[in-house]
Order: sequence, then structure tokens, then C-alpha cells
Amino acid sequence: MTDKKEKILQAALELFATEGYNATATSKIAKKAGVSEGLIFRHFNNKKGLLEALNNQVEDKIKIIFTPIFFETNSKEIIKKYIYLPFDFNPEEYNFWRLQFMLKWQNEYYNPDKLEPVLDKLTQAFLDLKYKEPQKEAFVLMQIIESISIIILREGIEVVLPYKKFLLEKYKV
Amino acid sequence: MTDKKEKILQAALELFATEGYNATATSKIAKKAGVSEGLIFRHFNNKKGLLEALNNQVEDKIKIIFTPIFFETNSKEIIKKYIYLPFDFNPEEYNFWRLQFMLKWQNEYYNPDKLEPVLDKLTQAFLDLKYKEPQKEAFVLMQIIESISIIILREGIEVVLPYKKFLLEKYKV
DNA sequence: GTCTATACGATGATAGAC
DNA sequence: GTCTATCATCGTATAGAC
Repeated sequence: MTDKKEKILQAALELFATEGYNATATSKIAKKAGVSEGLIFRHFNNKKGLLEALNNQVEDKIKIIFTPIFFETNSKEIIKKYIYLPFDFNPEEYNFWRLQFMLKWQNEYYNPDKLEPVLDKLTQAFLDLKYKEPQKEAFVLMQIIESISIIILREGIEVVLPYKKFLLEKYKV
Repeated sequence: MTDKKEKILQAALELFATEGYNATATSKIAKKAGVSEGLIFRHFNNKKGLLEALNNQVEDKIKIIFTPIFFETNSKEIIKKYIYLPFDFNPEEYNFWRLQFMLKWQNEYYNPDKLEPVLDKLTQAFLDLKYKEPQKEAFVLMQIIESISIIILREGIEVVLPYKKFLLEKYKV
């Protein structure tokens, strides 16, 4: 990966994540990256190719972030670690997650199956903890954590910080 | 409100809600509405004016949908009615709600205060029902219901239908 | 109120030089 | 790999006729 190619990806990530994909002109990306506009098309064919390259990076990050949960065997720890997730986002990576949620909002890139292994893992944990409807509990918890993630990305972590303790207590983990 | 003006609003709503605001060209709206492109600007000044007109309609609908909850005095009924909300969306109005959630996603139009009265009402209900942290309970329930709303709008009601019963039982209402 | 015609800047993309 | 120059098209918006 050349230096300029990375600069383009970096600039595109920031602009896509904050202004939106359609609202971001390739000329703007080139300017921000300190690169000629033509170079974008050399490296990524077209604007969509640039988005896809970023999307792949995001998917890699998602895999990484969930790894510790998949290796956990203690049920309470699984739920605990899952609740911790959004509160442990690295601010430097906020734009990655912003892009992730933006893409989710655009039908084309939305893939519900992506999170199914997580749902399974949480379901197993709730089952082990004798919850009556483990699969539904897992699903609802995922919705809560996703909501909180979005709030953090949009408004910062302060607003929702108290919910970390609240959720840990609510689920007794 | 003239016939053509309404046709424009209708076409714009459908396109904005499905394709997105930026991705929708005024020419496309005009074509769908069976109207000249210039007429859009006569009636709404510019593209943004068109969005604002739709946004006002959405806000009116929001007020209407929450009215029965505000008039309810029985705490269990308040929570029950709130949980029912997304499951009672009229499919013909899906695009209204889609637009609402899309606008929420675009910083400019997002107003967190809009739902504060709802939060208050739910908080009172949870307080009355002796929940330890009524305000946080209310907030979390709102996140759950919002998530479910979004899923319904994106994938249809079937996927989340079982959660109606699940939530009613979870909150014992 | 509505339409046609059109201005005109912005945008995605290509060609060719270095 | 990278840049400059250039292009065709699109998108918003306006003017003027009816």
C-alpha cells in the first residue's frame, strides 16, 4: 500500500463518515488527501470502488473487536464483555464505526447475517444463565448495545456513560 | 394545497425515504410526480425547502402518534401502549417514518429534545411501578422500541413480531 | 399555477505526459 | 505511480411564456 493510496482512503473515510457518501465529491477527497483527483480512479476504478475498499477495512475491524468474546467461555463474562464494547471504542476509530452504521442504513451494503455469530454466542450465554427466552434476550441486548453505539458516535460517550453500570447491574454480570 | 403540489410532496417522500435525500435528483421527483421540474422550485424555492415541507408533515404525525400515550394515566397502560407503537405502524405511512429515521441520521435535522416528553412520561410510569432507576429504564426501553421500529421499516414486521409478546411479558404489562 | 427552455457550476471519469 | 488537462453529463435553479 503506497503512501498516497492510504492518504486517499483516510480522507475518504473521514468525509464519507461525516458528510455521507453521496454528498462527498471525489474532488473533495483528492483535495483533502493532497492528491490529484485522477489518482483516485487509478487506484480504485471509481467512487464506489473506494467505498468498497473502506467497507472491507471495516469488516476486518468488526472481526477483531468480537474476537475476545468468541474466545470467552464464561457466560457472565461473555455478556459483560459485550456490554463493554461500545464504551471501549477508540476515539481515533470512531469514523470506522460511523461508516459501518452509515452503510447499514443504505440497503445495498446491509447484511444482517454478519452479526449472527454474535447472536448465537449471546444466546448460548443467556441459555446457560437460565433465561426463559435466551434468543430473544440476546436480540434485545444487541439492539440496546447498537443504539448506545450510535449515540456514542453521534454525541460522544458522556451522555451514555451511566448506562454501562446500569446494564451490567440489570443483567447481573 | 393544489393537486400538483401534493403530487410533488408524495413523489419526493417516496424517493427521499428509499433512495436518500442527496441521491434523489429534482428531475427524478418531477418525473415521478408527472410535473415539470420548474414547478418544484416555484412551490418550494429549492430542494431543501421540499425536504423541510416533508419534515413538518412528519413532525405532525409524530405528535399524533404519541397523543394517546400522553393522555393515559395508568402506568402499565402507558408502557403497554408505547411498546405497541411500532407494531401498529400503518404500512401506507412507512415512508413517513423512514424519512424520520433517515433525517435523524443526518445531523442537521436531528433534535434529541423532540422525544424528551416521551422519556418523561415513561420515566414517571417506571417510577410509579417502583423500578429502581426509572429514568434509565425509560431510556433503554426507548432504544429498544426505536431499534424495532427501524427493523420493521427496513425488513418488514414479520421478523420482529414475536418481540411484541416478549416485551410485554418482560415489562409485565 | 404550470410548462419549456436554458444557464451554469459541480461531478465522475478519461487520456496522455512524466 | 502520479499529475495536468479535459470532457460529458448531471443537477440545481432561473426566466419567461401561457
